[in-house]
Amino acid sequence: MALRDALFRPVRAGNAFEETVERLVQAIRLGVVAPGERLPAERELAGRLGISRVTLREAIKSLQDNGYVESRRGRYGGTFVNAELPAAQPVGRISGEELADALTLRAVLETGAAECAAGRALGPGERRELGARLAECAQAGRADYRRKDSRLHLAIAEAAGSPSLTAAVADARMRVNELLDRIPLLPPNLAHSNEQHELVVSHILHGDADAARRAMAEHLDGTASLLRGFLA
Amino acid sequence: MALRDALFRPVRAGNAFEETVERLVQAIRLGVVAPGERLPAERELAGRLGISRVTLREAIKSLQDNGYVESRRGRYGGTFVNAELPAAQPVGRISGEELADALTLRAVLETGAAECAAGRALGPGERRELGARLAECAQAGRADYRRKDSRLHLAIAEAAGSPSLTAAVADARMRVNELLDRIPLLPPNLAHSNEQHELVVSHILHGDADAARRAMAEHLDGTASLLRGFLA
DNA sequence: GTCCAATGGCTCGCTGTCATACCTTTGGAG
DNA sequence: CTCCAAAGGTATGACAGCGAGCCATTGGAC
Repeated sequence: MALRDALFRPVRAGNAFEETVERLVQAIRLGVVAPGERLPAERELAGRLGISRVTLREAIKSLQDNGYVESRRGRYGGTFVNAELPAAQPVGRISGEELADALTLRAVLETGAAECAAGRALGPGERRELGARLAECAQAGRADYRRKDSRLHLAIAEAAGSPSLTAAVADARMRVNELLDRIPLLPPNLAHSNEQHELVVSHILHGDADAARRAMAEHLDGTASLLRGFLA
Repeated sequence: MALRDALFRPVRAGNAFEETVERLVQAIRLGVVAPGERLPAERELAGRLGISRVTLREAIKSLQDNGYVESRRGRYGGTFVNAELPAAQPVGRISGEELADALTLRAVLETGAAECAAGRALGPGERRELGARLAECAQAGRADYRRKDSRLHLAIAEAAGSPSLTAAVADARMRVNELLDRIPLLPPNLAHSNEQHELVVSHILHGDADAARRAMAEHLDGTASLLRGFLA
Protein backbone atom coordinates (compact mmCIF):
# COMPACT_ATOMS: atom_id res chain seq x y z
CA MET A 1 0.00 0.00 0.00
CA ALA A 2 1.33 3.39 -1.06
CA LEU A 3 0.01 5.13 2.04
CA ARG A 4 2.55 3.30 4.12
CA ASP A 5 5.31 4.57 1.82
CA ALA A 6 4.15 8.10 2.56
CA LEU A 7 4.09 7.61 6.32
CA PHE A 8 7.18 5.45 6.60
CA ARG A 9 9.22 7.80 4.46
CA PRO A 10 12.63 8.82 5.88
CA VAL A 11 12.42 10.72 9.15
CA ARG A 12 15.36 12.90 8.10
CA ALA A 13 16.47 14.06 4.69
CA GLY A 14 20.14 13.95 5.67
CA ASN A 15 22.43 14.84 8.53
CA ALA A 16 22.21 18.20 10.28
CA PHE A 17 25.03 19.64 8.21
CA GLU A 18 23.43 18.73 4.88
CA GLU A 19 20.01 19.95 5.85
CA THR A 20 21.48 23.23 7.02
CA VAL A 21 23.35 23.77 3.77
CA GLU A 22 20.12 23.02 1.94
CA ARG A 23 18.22 25.60 3.94
CA LEU A 24 20.79 28.34 3.47
CA VAL A 25 21.05 27.71 -0.25
CA GLN A 26 17.27 27.86 -0.37
CA ALA A 27 17.21 31.26 1.30
CA ILE A 28 19.75 32.59 -1.18
CA ARG A 29 18.40 31.01 -4.37
CA LEU A 30 14.83 32.00 -3.59
CA GLY A 31 16.01 35.58 -3.16
CA VAL A 32 15.01 35.87 0.47
CA VAL A 33 18.52 37.01 1.27
CA ALA A 34 19.65 38.95 -1.79
CA PRO A 35 23.23 39.43 -3.06
CA GLY A 36 25.04 41.95 -0.89
CA GLU A 37 22.77 41.30 2.09
CA ARG A 38 23.94 39.80 5.34
CA LEU A 39 22.83 36.57 6.95
CA PRO A 40 21.86 36.77 10.62
CA ALA A 41 24.82 36.52 13.00
CA GLU A 42 25.99 32.97 13.60
CA ARG A 43 24.82 32.78 17.18
CA GLU A 44 21.36 34.04 16.30
CA LEU A 45 21.01 31.95 13.15
CA ALA A 46 22.11 28.78 14.93
CA GLY A 47 19.44 29.46 17.52
CA ARG A 48 16.72 30.00 14.91
CA LEU A 49 17.69 26.88 12.97
CA GLY A 50 17.84 24.84 16.15
CA ILE A 51 21.38 23.59 15.53
CA SER A 52 24.72 24.18 17.19
CA ARG A 53 26.99 26.94 16.07
CA VAL A 54 29.62 24.38 15.14
CA THR A 55 27.31 22.69 12.66
CA LEU A 56 26.13 26.00 11.26
CA ARG A 57 29.72 27.08 10.72
CA GLU A 58 30.47 23.90 8.81
CA ALA A 59 27.51 24.65 6.55
CA ILE A 60 28.62 28.25 6.04
CA LYS A 61 32.12 27.03 5.25
CA SER A 62 30.62 24.84 2.56
CA LEU A 63 28.73 27.83 1.11
CA GLN A 64 31.98 29.84 1.09
CA ASP A 65 33.81 27.08 -0.74
CA ASN A 66 31.04 27.01 -3.32
CA GLY A 67 31.07 30.75 -3.88
CA TYR A 68 27.72 31.62 -2.31
CA VAL A 69 28.90 33.81 0.57
CA GLU A 70 31.89 35.53 2.14
CA SER A 71 32.46 36.18 5.82
CA ARG A 72 34.05 39.22 7.42
CA ARG A 73 35.19 39.44 11.01
CA GLY A 74 34.86 42.26 13.50
CA ARG A 75 31.97 44.39 14.56
CA TYR A 76 29.59 45.14 11.67
CA GLY A 77 31.10 42.05 10.04
CA GLY A 78 29.08 38.97 9.21
CA THR A 79 28.39 36.56 6.39
CA PHE A 80 27.37 38.28 3.16
CA VAL A 81 25.80 36.87 0.02
CA ASN A 82 28.04 37.28 -3.02
CA ALA A 83 27.01 39.53 -5.89
CA GLU A 84 27.65 36.71 -8.37
CA LEU A 85 26.04 33.44 -7.41
CA PRO A 86 27.46 30.13 -8.66
CA ALA A 87 25.60 28.30 -11.43
CA ALA A 88 23.17 25.67 -10.18
CA GLN A 89 24.46 22.13 -10.10
CA PRO A 90 22.63 20.04 -12.68
CA VAL A 91 20.66 17.32 -10.94
CA GLY A 92 20.61 13.78 -12.29
CA ARG A 93 17.90 12.41 -14.54
CA ILE A 94 14.50 12.48 -12.96
CA SER A 95 11.58 10.22 -13.63
CA GLY A 96 8.21 11.32 -14.91
CA GLU A 97 6.70 10.42 -11.57
CA GLU A 98 9.03 12.66 -9.64
CA LEU A 99 8.30 15.48 -12.03
CA ALA A 100 4.54 15.01 -11.71
CA ASP A 101 4.85 14.80 -7.94
CA ALA A 102 6.75 18.07 -7.65
CA LEU A 103 4.42 19.88 -10.06
CA THR A 104 1.25 18.60 -8.41
CA LEU A 105 2.37 19.66 -4.96
CA ARG A 106 3.43 23.07 -6.20
CA ALA A 107 0.15 23.62 -8.01
CA VAL A 108 -1.90 22.70 -4.95
CA LEU A 109 0.10 24.89 -2.62
CA GLU A 110 0.45 27.95 -4.81
CA THR A 111 -3.07 28.08 -6.17
CA GLY A 112 -4.31 27.62 -2.61
CA ALA A 113 -2.04 30.39 -1.40
CA ALA A 114 -3.25 32.77 -4.09
CA GLU A 115 -6.86 32.03 -3.19
CA CYS A 116 -6.25 32.53 0.54
CA ALA A 117 -4.32 35.73 -0.04
CA ALA A 118 -7.19 37.16 -2.09
CA GLY A 119 -9.68 36.12 0.55
CA ARG A 120 -7.94 38.00 3.33
CA ALA A 121 -8.01 41.64 4.29
CA LEU A 122 -4.45 42.61 3.42
CA GLY A 123 -2.71 45.36 5.34
CA PRO A 124 -1.05 48.28 3.56
CA GLY A 125 2.38 46.74 4.14
CA GLU A 126 1.39 43.51 2.46
CA ARG A 127 -0.16 45.33 -0.51
CA ARG A 128 2.99 47.41 -0.93
CA GLU A 129 5.15 44.31 -0.71
CA LEU A 130 3.20 42.57 -3.46
CA GLY A 131 3.47 45.62 -5.71
CA ALA A 132 7.19 45.99 -5.07
CA ARG A 133 7.92 42.33 -5.85
CA LEU A 134 5.80 42.51 -8.96
CA ALA A 135 7.74 45.52 -10.24
CA GLU A 136 11.07 43.96 -9.36
CA CYS A 137 10.15 40.86 -11.27
CA ALA A 138 9.08 42.83 -14.32
CA GLN A 139 12.45 44.59 -14.42
CA ALA A 140 14.52 41.47 -13.86
CA GLY A 141 16.84 40.17 -16.55
CA ARG A 142 17.53 36.57 -17.45
CA ALA A 143 20.28 36.27 -14.87
CA ASP A 144 18.15 37.12 -11.87
CA TYR A 145 14.67 36.32 -13.15
CA ARG A 146 14.27 33.04 -11.32
CA ARG A 147 15.19 34.64 -8.03
CA LYS A 148 12.87 37.61 -8.43
CA ASP A 149 10.09 35.36 -9.66
CA SER A 150 10.44 33.13 -6.60
CA ARG A 151 10.51 36.17 -4.39
CA LEU A 152 7.17 37.34 -5.80
CA HIS A 153 5.58 33.93 -5.41
CA LEU A 154 6.80 33.78 -1.82
CA ALA A 155 5.30 37.21 -1.17
CA ILE A 156 1.97 35.85 -2.40
CA ALA A 157 2.31 32.80 -0.18
CA GLU A 158 3.10 34.99 2.76
CA ALA A 159 0.06 37.12 2.06
CA ALA A 160 -2.02 34.03 2.74
CA GLY A 161 -1.06 34.52 6.38
CA SER A 162 -0.07 30.96 7.20
CA PRO A 163 3.60 30.47 8.14
CA SER A 164 3.42 26.72 7.51
CA LEU A 165 1.99 27.35 4.07
CA THR A 166 4.78 29.81 3.31
CA ALA A 167 7.39 27.26 4.32
CA ALA A 168 5.74 24.55 2.25
CA VAL A 169 5.62 26.81 -0.81
CA ALA A 170 9.30 27.62 -0.37
CA ASP A 171 10.18 23.93 -0.30
CA ALA A 172 8.01 23.05 -3.28
CA ARG A 173 9.37 25.97 -5.25
CA MET A 174 12.96 24.99 -4.52
CA ARG A 175 12.23 21.55 -5.88
CA VAL A 176 10.69 22.89 -9.08
CA ASN A 177 13.43 25.50 -9.55
CA GLU A 178 16.04 22.76 -9.61
CA LEU A 179 14.22 21.32 -12.59
CA LEU A 180 13.69 24.67 -14.27
CA ASP A 181 17.44 25.30 -14.15
CA ARG A 182 17.81 22.55 -16.70
CA ILE A 183 15.72 24.12 -19.42
CA PRO A 184 16.31 27.36 -21.33
CA LEU A 185 14.74 30.64 -20.19
CA LEU A 186 13.30 32.29 -23.28
CA PRO A 187 12.39 36.02 -23.44
CA PRO A 188 8.87 35.39 -24.79
CA ASN A 189 8.08 33.07 -21.88
CA LEU A 190 9.44 35.68 -19.55
CA ALA A 191 7.21 38.42 -20.92
CA HIS A 192 4.18 36.16 -20.80
CA SER A 193 5.02 35.25 -17.24
CA ASN A 194 5.09 38.89 -16.25
CA GLU A 195 1.65 39.49 -17.71
CA GLN A 196 0.27 36.59 -15.74
CA HIS A 197 1.92 37.86 -12.58
CA GLU A 198 0.17 41.19 -12.98
CA LEU A 199 -3.13 39.43 -13.38
CA VAL A 200 -2.66 37.27 -10.31
CA VAL A 201 -1.58 40.16 -8.10
CA SER A 202 -4.39 42.32 -9.40
CA HIS A 203 -7.00 39.72 -8.50
CA ILE A 204 -5.45 39.30 -5.06
CA LEU A 205 -5.47 43.05 -4.41
CA HIS A 206 -9.09 43.24 -5.50
CA GLY A 207 -10.02 40.35 -3.25
CA ASP A 208 -11.31 38.09 -6.01
CA ALA A 209 -10.32 34.70 -4.64
CA ASP A 210 -11.69 32.58 -7.46
CA ALA A 211 -10.08 34.67 -10.17
CA ALA A 212 -6.77 34.73 -8.30
CA ARG A 213 -6.78 30.96 -8.06
CA ARG A 214 -7.59 30.53 -11.73
CA ALA A 215 -4.96 33.04 -12.83
CA MET A 216 -2.32 31.35 -10.69
CA ALA A 217 -3.33 27.92 -12.01
CA GLU A 218 -2.93 29.12 -15.57
CA HIS A 219 0.40 30.72 -14.78
CA LEU A 220 1.75 27.53 -13.21
CA ASP A 221 0.42 25.44 -16.07
CA GLY A 222 2.70 27.39 -18.39
CA THR A 223 5.94 26.40 -16.73
CA ALA A 224 4.57 22.93 -16.02
CA SER A 225 4.02 22.36 -19.74
CA LEU A 226 7.51 23.62 -20.52
CA LEU A 227 9.00 21.22 -18.00
CA ARG A 228 7.00 18.27 -19.22
CA GLY A 229 8.04 19.02 -22.76
CA PHE A 230 11.73 19.42 -22.11
CA LEU A 231 12.16 16.67 -19.57
CA ALA A 232 9.86 14.09 -21.15
CA MET B 1 10.43 40.19 7.71
CA ALA B 2 8.24 37.14 8.23
CA LEU B 3 9.62 35.37 5.17
CA ARG B 4 12.90 34.96 6.97
CA ASP B 5 11.07 33.33 9.87
CA ALA B 6 9.69 30.78 7.44
CA LEU B 7 13.05 29.98 5.89
CA PHE B 8 15.13 30.16 9.03
CA ARG B 9 12.71 27.95 10.95
CA PRO B 10 14.26 25.00 12.84
CA VAL B 11 16.02 22.51 10.61
CA ARG B 12 14.82 19.65 12.82
CA ALA B 13 11.67 19.29 14.85
CA GLY B 14 13.44 17.28 17.55
CA ASN B 15 15.97 14.50 17.92
CA ALA B 16 15.77 11.32 15.88
CA PHE B 17 14.06 9.43 18.69
CA GLU B 18 11.31 12.02 19.11
CA GLU B 19 10.66 12.38 15.42
CA THR B 20 10.45 8.62 15.06
CA VAL B 21 7.92 8.31 17.90
CA GLU B 22 5.93 11.07 16.25
CA ARG B 23 5.88 9.27 12.94
CA LEU B 24 4.83 5.95 14.39
CA VAL B 25 2.07 7.52 16.46
CA GLN B 26 0.94 9.28 13.31
CA ALA B 27 0.68 6.01 11.41
CA ILE B 28 -1.40 4.50 14.20
CA ARG B 29 -3.64 7.47 15.00
CA LEU B 30 -4.38 8.15 11.33
CA GLY B 31 -5.45 4.54 10.97
CA VAL B 32 -2.80 3.62 8.43
CA VAL B 33 -1.79 0.73 10.65
CA ALA B 34 -5.00 -0.41 12.31
CA PRO B 35 -5.39 -2.13 15.70
CA GLY B 36 -4.32 -5.76 15.43
CA GLU B 37 -2.10 -5.08 12.44
CA ARG B 38 1.66 -5.47 12.47
CA LEU B 39 4.27 -2.82 11.88
CA PRO B 40 6.98 -3.72 9.37
CA ALA B 41 9.85 -5.72 10.86
CA GLU B 42 12.38 -3.60 12.74
CA ARG B 43 15.17 -4.06 10.21
CA GLU B 44 12.93 -3.08 7.33
CA LEU B 45 11.24 -0.20 9.11
CA ALA B 46 14.54 1.27 10.28
CA GLY B 47 15.69 1.19 6.67
CA ARG B 48 12.56 2.91 5.40
CA LEU B 49 12.69 5.59 8.08
CA GLY B 50 16.38 6.15 7.46
CA ILE B 51 17.36 5.64 11.10
CA SER B 52 19.32 3.01 12.96
CA ARG B 53 17.63 0.02 14.43
CA VAL B 54 18.78 1.10 17.87
CA THR B 55 16.92 4.39 17.62
CA LEU B 56 13.85 2.74 16.16
CA ARG B 57 13.78 0.28 19.03
CA GLU B 58 13.92 3.10 21.55
CA ALA B 59 10.91 4.66 19.84
CA ILE B 60 9.01 1.37 19.83
CA LYS B 61 9.84 0.91 23.49
CA SER B 62 8.26 4.29 24.14
CA LEU B 63 5.12 3.25 22.25
CA GLN B 64 4.96 0.05 24.30
CA ASP B 65 5.24 1.99 27.54
CA ASN B 66 2.40 4.23 26.40
CA GLY B 67 0.15 1.35 25.44
CA TYR B 68 0.17 1.78 21.67
CA VAL B 69 1.80 -1.50 20.67
CA GLU B 70 3.06 -4.85 21.89
CA SER B 71 5.97 -6.84 20.54
CA ARG B 72 6.26 -10.60 20.14
CA ARG B 73 9.46 -12.45 19.40
CA GLY B 74 10.08 -15.38 17.13
CA ARG B 75 9.17 -16.11 13.55
CA TYR B 76 5.78 -14.61 12.67
CA GLY B 77 6.34 -12.30 15.62
CA GLY B 78 6.59 -8.56 15.28
CA THR B 79 5.22 -5.37 16.76
CA PHE B 80 1.43 -5.23 16.79
CA VAL B 81 -0.91 -2.30 17.31
CA ASN B 82 -3.08 -2.75 20.40
CA ALA B 83 -6.84 -3.15 20.08
CA GLU B 84 -7.38 -0.38 22.63
CA LEU B 85 -5.40 2.76 21.93
CA PRO B 86 -4.50 5.16 24.74
CA ALA B 87 -6.38 8.44 24.98
CA ALA B 88 -4.68 11.36 23.27
CA GLN B 89 -2.56 13.57 25.46
CA PRO B 90 -4.18 16.98 25.74
CA VAL B 91 -1.91 19.60 24.22
CA GLY B 92 -1.35 22.93 25.92
CA ARG B 93 -3.25 26.09 25.10
CA ILE B 94 -2.80 27.18 21.53
CA SER B 95 -3.01 30.67 20.13
CA GLY B 96 -5.48 31.83 17.52
CA GLU B 97 -2.62 32.23 15.08
CA GLU B 98 -1.51 28.63 15.45
CA LEU B 99 -5.08 27.48 14.97
CA ALA B 100 -5.53 29.57 11.84
CA ASP B 101 -2.19 28.36 10.51
CA ALA B 102 -3.07 24.70 10.90
CA LEU B 103 -6.55 25.15 9.43
CA THR B 104 -5.34 27.18 6.47
CA LEU B 105 -2.70 24.67 5.55
CA ARG B 106 -5.12 21.79 5.87
CA ALA B 107 -7.72 23.52 3.75
CA VAL B 108 -5.25 24.28 0.98
CA LEU B 109 -3.85 20.76 0.90
CA GLU B 110 -7.08 18.83 1.17
CA THR B 111 -9.17 20.87 -1.23
CA GLY B 112 -6.28 20.69 -3.68
CA ALA B 113 -6.04 16.95 -3.21
CA ALA B 114 -9.76 16.47 -3.81
CA GLU B 115 -9.57 18.53 -6.99
CA CYS B 116 -6.53 16.63 -8.29
CA ALA B 117 -8.07 13.28 -7.45
CA ALA B 118 -11.20 14.18 -9.41
CA GLY B 119 -9.12 15.38 -12.34
CA ARG B 120 -7.27 12.11 -12.71
CA ALA B 121 -8.23 8.87 -14.37
CA LEU B 122 -8.53 6.64 -11.32
CA GLY B 123 -7.81 2.93 -11.63
CA PRO B 124 -10.29 0.33 -10.39
CA GLY B 125 -8.18 -0.28 -7.28
CA GLU B 126 -8.29 3.37 -6.32
CA ARG B 127 -12.04 3.61 -6.88
CA ARG B 128 -12.62 0.54 -4.76
CA GLU B 129 -10.37 1.93 -2.03
CA LEU B 130 -12.35 5.18 -1.88
CA GLY B 131 -15.63 3.29 -1.66
CA ALA B 132 -14.32 0.99 1.05
CA ARG B 133 -13.03 3.85 3.20
CA LEU B 134 -16.25 5.74 2.75
CA ALA B 135 -18.29 2.77 3.94
CA GLU B 136 -15.94 2.12 6.84
CA CYS B 137 -16.27 5.70 7.93
CA ALA B 138 -20.06 5.61 7.76
CA GLN B 139 -20.14 2.56 10.04
CA ALA B 140 -17.62 3.92 12.52
CA GLY B 141 -18.65 4.71 16.07
CA ARG B 142 -17.52 7.58 18.19
CA ALA B 143 -14.50 5.66 19.48
CA ASP B 144 -12.93 5.05 16.09
CA TYR B 145 -14.49 7.81 14.01
CA ARG B 146 -11.49 10.09 13.95
CA ARG B 147 -9.27 7.26 12.73
CA LYS B 148 -11.64 6.11 10.01
CA ASP B 149 -12.28 9.68 8.96
CA SER B 150 -8.54 10.35 8.64
CA ARG B 151 -8.15 7.14 6.71
CA LEU B 152 -10.75 8.26 4.17
CA HIS B 153 -9.19 11.67 3.77
CA LEU B 154 -5.80 10.04 3.26
CA ALA B 155 -7.29 7.78 0.60
CA ILE B 156 -8.51 10.90 -1.19
CA ALA B 157 -5.09 12.49 -0.89
CA GLU B 158 -3.47 9.38 -2.26
CA ALA B 159 -5.87 9.35 -5.19
CA ALA B 160 -4.32 12.66 -6.22
CA GLY B 161 -1.29 10.61 -7.18
CA SER B 162 1.39 12.74 -5.54
CA PRO B 163 3.33 11.05 -2.73
CA SER B 164 4.59 14.39 -1.39
CA LEU B 165 1.05 15.70 -1.26
CA THR B 166 -0.09 12.59 0.60
CA ALA B 167 2.66 13.06 3.17
CA ALA B 168 1.82 16.74 3.58
CA VAL B 169 -1.87 15.95 4.10
CA ALA B 170 -0.96 13.35 6.72
CA ASP B 171 1.11 15.90 8.62
CA ALA B 172 -1.51 18.63 8.42
CA ARG B 173 -4.22 16.23 9.47
CA MET B 174 -2.24 15.04 12.47
CA ARG B 175 -1.89 18.64 13.57
CA VAL B 176 -5.60 19.33 13.27
CA ASN B 177 -6.57 16.04 14.92
CA GLU B 178 -4.62 17.00 18.02
CA LEU B 179 -6.88 20.02 18.28
CA LEU B 180 -10.05 18.09 17.49
CA ASP B 181 -9.29 15.72 20.36
CA ARG B 182 -10.01 18.61 22.70
CA ILE B 183 -13.58 19.20 21.62
CA PRO B 184 -16.59 16.90 21.90
CA LEU B 185 -17.61 14.65 19.03
CA LEU B 186 -21.37 15.01 18.64
CA PRO B 187 -23.52 12.47 16.76
CA PRO B 188 -25.26 15.13 14.62
CA ASN B 189 -21.90 16.47 13.43
CA LEU B 190 -20.86 12.93 12.69
CA ALA B 191 -23.92 12.24 10.54
CA HIS B 192 -23.50 15.50 8.70
CA SER B 193 -19.86 14.68 8.10
CA ASN B 194 -20.78 11.36 6.54
CA GLU B 195 -23.18 13.03 4.12
CA GLN B 196 -20.47 15.41 3.04
CA HIS B 197 -18.03 12.55 2.60
CA GLU B 198 -20.41 10.84 0.24
CA LEU B 199 -20.73 14.00 -1.78
CA VAL B 200 -16.98 14.53 -2.04
CA VAL B 201 -16.28 10.95 -3.05
CA SER B 202 -19.12 10.97 -5.52
CA HIS B 203 -17.75 14.07 -7.26
CA ILE B 204 -14.28 12.55 -7.35
CA LEU B 205 -15.55 9.31 -8.86
CA HIS B 206 -17.51 11.26 -11.47
CA GLY B 207 -14.45 13.33 -12.33
CA ASP B 208 -16.00 16.68 -11.43
CA ALA B 209 -12.95 18.51 -10.10
CA ASP B 210 -14.62 21.81 -9.32
CA ALA B 211 -17.50 20.20 -7.45
CA ALA B 212 -15.13 17.94 -5.55
CA ARG B 213 -13.09 20.93 -4.43
CA ARG B 214 -16.16 22.87 -3.34
CA ALA B 215 -17.63 19.90 -1.47
CA MET B 216 -14.37 19.31 0.33
CA ALA B 217 -14.04 23.00 1.20
CA GLU B 218 -17.52 22.98 2.70
CA HIS B 219 -16.77 19.81 4.63
CA LEU B 220 -13.58 21.23 6.09
CA ASP B 221 -15.30 24.50 6.93
CA GLY B 222 -17.59 22.56 9.21
CA THR B 223 -14.91 21.25 11.53
CA ALA B 224 -12.98 24.51 11.20
CA SER B 225 -15.95 26.43 12.55
CA LEU B 226 -16.34 23.98 15.41
CA LEU B 227 -12.69 24.38 16.32
CA ARG B 228 -12.79 28.15 16.14
CA GLY B 229 -15.86 28.16 18.32
CA PHE B 230 -14.56 25.84 21.01
CA LEU B 231 -10.99 27.05 21.15
CA ALA B 232 -11.65 30.75 20.73
C1' DG C 1 10.89 -34.47 16.40
C1' DT C 2 14.32 -31.67 14.23
C1' DC C 3 15.64 -27.93 11.89
C1' DC C 4 15.77 -23.23 10.47
C1' DA C 5 14.28 -18.84 8.88
C1' DA C 6 12.41 -14.72 10.57
C1' DT C 7 11.77 -11.98 14.21
C1' DG C 8 12.79 -9.14 18.49
C1' DG C 9 16.74 -8.23 22.08
C1' DC C 10 21.42 -6.73 23.08
C1' DT C 11 26.39 -4.87 22.93
C1' DC C 12 30.46 -2.28 21.27
C1' DG C 13 33.22 1.05 19.14
C1' DC C 14 32.98 5.08 15.85
C1' DT C 15 31.41 9.41 14.26
C1' DG C 16 28.47 13.49 14.23
C1' DT C 17 26.48 16.99 17.00
C1' DC C 18 26.10 19.68 20.91
C1' DA C 19 26.93 23.21 24.74
C1' DT C 20 30.21 26.03 26.52
C1' DA C 21 33.91 28.65 26.95
C1' DC C 22 37.48 31.43 25.24
C1' DC C 23 40.32 33.97 21.45
C1' DT C 24 40.77 37.40 17.54
C1' DT C 25 39.35 41.01 14.70
C1' DT C 26 37.08 45.17 13.63
C1' DG C 27 35.18 49.84 13.55
C1' DG C 28 32.41 53.21 15.82
C1' DA C 29 31.51 55.76 20.41
C1' DG C 30 33.40 58.54 23.70
C1' DC D 1 43.28 57.63 21.10
C1' DT D 2 41.29 54.41 23.78
C1' DC D 3 37.94 51.35 24.70
C1' DC D 4 34.58 47.89 23.88
C1' DA D 5 30.61 45.69 21.79
C1' DA D 6 29.62 42.63 18.21
C1' DA D 7 30.99 39.78 15.05
C1' DG D 8 33.66 35.54 13.25
C1' DG D 9 37.30 31.74 14.70
C1' DT D 10 38.79 27.86 17.72
C1' DA D 11 39.04 24.17 21.30
C1' DT D 12 37.13 20.61 24.49
C1' DG D 13 34.44 17.24 26.78
C1' DA D 14 29.92 14.93 26.82
C1' DC D 15 26.28 12.54 24.52
C1' DA D 16 23.23 10.89 20.77
C1' DG D 17 22.92 8.04 16.85
C1' DC D 18 24.96 4.76 13.84
C1' DG D 19 26.64 0.26 11.71
C1' DA D 20 27.60 -4.25 12.50
C1' DG D 21 27.47 -8.19 14.62
C1' DC D 22 25.69 -11.65 17.70
C1' DC D 23 22.06 -13.82 20.91
C1' DA D 24 17.31 -15.66 22.12
C1' DT D 25 12.78 -16.99 20.82
C1' DT D 26 9.27 -18.84 18.09
C1' DG D 27 6.41 -21.61 15.03
C1' DG D 28 5.96 -23.72 10.67
C1' DA D 29 8.28 -26.95 7.15
C1' DC D 30 10.07 -31.22 6.55
